[in-house]
Amino acid sequence: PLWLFCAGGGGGGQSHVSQVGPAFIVLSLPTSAPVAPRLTLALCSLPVQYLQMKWPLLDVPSSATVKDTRSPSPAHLSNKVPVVQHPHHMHPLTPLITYSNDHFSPGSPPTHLSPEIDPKTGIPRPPHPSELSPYYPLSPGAVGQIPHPLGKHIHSICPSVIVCFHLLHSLVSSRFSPHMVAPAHPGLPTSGIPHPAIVSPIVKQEPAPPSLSPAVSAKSPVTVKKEEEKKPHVKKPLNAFMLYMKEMRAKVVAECTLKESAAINQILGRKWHNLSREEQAKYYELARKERQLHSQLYPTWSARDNYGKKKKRKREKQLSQAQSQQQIQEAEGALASKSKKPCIQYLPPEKPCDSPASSHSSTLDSPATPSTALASPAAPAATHSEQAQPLSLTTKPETRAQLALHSAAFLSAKAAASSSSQMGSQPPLLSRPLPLGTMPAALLTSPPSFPATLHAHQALPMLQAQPLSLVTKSAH
DNA sequence: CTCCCTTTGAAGGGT
DNA sequence: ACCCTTCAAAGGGAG
Repeated sequence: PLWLFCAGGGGGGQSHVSQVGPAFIVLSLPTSAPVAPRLTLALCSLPVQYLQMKWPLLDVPSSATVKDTRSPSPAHLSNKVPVVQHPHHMHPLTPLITYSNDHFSPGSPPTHLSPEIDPKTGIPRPPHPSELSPYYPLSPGAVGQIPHPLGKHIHSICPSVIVCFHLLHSLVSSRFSPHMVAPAHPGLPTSGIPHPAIVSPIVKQEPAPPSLSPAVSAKSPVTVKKEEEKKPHVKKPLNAFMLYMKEMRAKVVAECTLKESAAINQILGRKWHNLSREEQAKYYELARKERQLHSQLYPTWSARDNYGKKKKRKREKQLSQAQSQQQIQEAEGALASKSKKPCIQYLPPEKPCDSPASSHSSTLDSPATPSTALASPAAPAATHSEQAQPLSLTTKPETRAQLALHSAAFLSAKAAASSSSQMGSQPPLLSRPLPLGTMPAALLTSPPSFPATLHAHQALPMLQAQPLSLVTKSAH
C-alpha cells in the first residue's frame, strides 16, 4: 500500500479515483497497478503518519493527479492551487489558526470523528464529509500551531482529496493526527458556495502566538501567571449569521463599491433575511456543528472567558447610546432625522447588491405574507404589517429608539404568544425543518417577538427602492 | 494604534 | 422567564 502513494504525482503514475463511501480518494498508481476493491481497505490500514509523509507525493501542481469526479461544485472541481492555497506572503499555517489547540491532542482521537454516530452527542454523522465543519477544520489551531514541514503542500491539495482523508482516517480511527485532518480547508464549501474566507479569515486576529510552542510547558510559578495572560484566546464559535457573513462578504464586496464593513454588514443583514428558510438552515446547521465541535475541543471554555477582552469602552458607549435613545424616544418626531448615517447611504438604490433571493423575496418579504415568518426562523416570526412599516434600514441608535417605541406593543403581544418564542429561541431550523407553507396557522399569525429590526428588514426591498426621503417617511 | 460602526445569534449573568 | 451585555467577523473611518 505504501507504494501506491509513492508512485503518485510526478512519477508518471496514472491517477485513479477510488470511492470510499461518499468521498473519493485519489490515488496515483502505475498504469499496471491492480486496483482492487480491497485497495481502499488497505489504504485504511496505512499508518497515519505515513500518509502524512507521503502526502506531498501526490504532487499538487500536477492537477491531473488530483481529481474529484463527484462534486458539481466548481470549487470542488477546481484543483487549482489558488483555490486553497494561501497568499505567499502569509505563513501557510496561519490561516488555519482559529482556536488554540490546547485540548487537541494527537494522541487522543476525538470521538466525534467516528464515521457513523457521534458517541458523545448521539448525532449521526453527516452523510457527506464535506459537511465537516469547514470553519473549524477539525482543530485548525492544532495545525497552525504545530510546525509541519508539509503544511504548504497540504494546503495546496484539492479539498475533496483532503476531505477524503478525513473519511479515511475516520475509518481507520486508530490514531488521530491533526496534521492530517487539518487540511480540511476552511474554505471548503459545504454547499457549493465558495468561501470568501478561504485564504485568510483568521490571520489578522489570531497569529500563532509564539508562546504556544511546547517549550511553554516548562513553567515556573512566575511564568504561570504570564501564561494565563498570554493564554491563547479561544474565540467564540461563529453563529449562523457570522458564518453566512464570512461566506458572503467577499461576494457582496465584489458586487458593491462599498468597502466599509458596517455598510457591508447591513447589506448582509438584509440578504440574510431574504434567504429562504432552507438556505438559512444550512448556516444554522453549520453553526450548530461549530458549537458542538468547539465544546468538544474546549470543554472548559465558556463565553464568559472572553468577556472584557475586547473593548473596554463598549459598555460605556452603549450606555450613552441608551441615553440618547431615550432622548430620541422622547422626541419621537425626530427619529429619522437623527440618524447618524442614513442607511440608505450604505444601500444605494439600484444596487446589484440585492439579495439573490430577491426573486422570491417579493413574496417572502411582503409584510403580510405568512411565509415571511419563515424567512428568519431563528428570529421570531414577523407577520404583521405594522413591523414592516415603522422601520427603515436604520443605524443602531435609531433602530433601538424605534424599537423602543414599538416594543411595548410587541411585548404585550409577545407575552400572549408562547409559540413565537419557541421559534425564536430554538436552534431554529434544525429541529423543525418546516418547509415554506407548512407552518401551522397558529405560528403564522402569532405576534412577533422582540427584535423588531428583523421584521423591519423584511420590508426593505420595498423601502429600498424608494428614495431616502421616502424611507425616512416610512420610518414614521 | 485603538476603537467605532454594523449586522445576527449565542451565551452568561442579573433580576 | 426575561432582559441586558458581550463577543464573534470584517475593514474603512475616526480620534
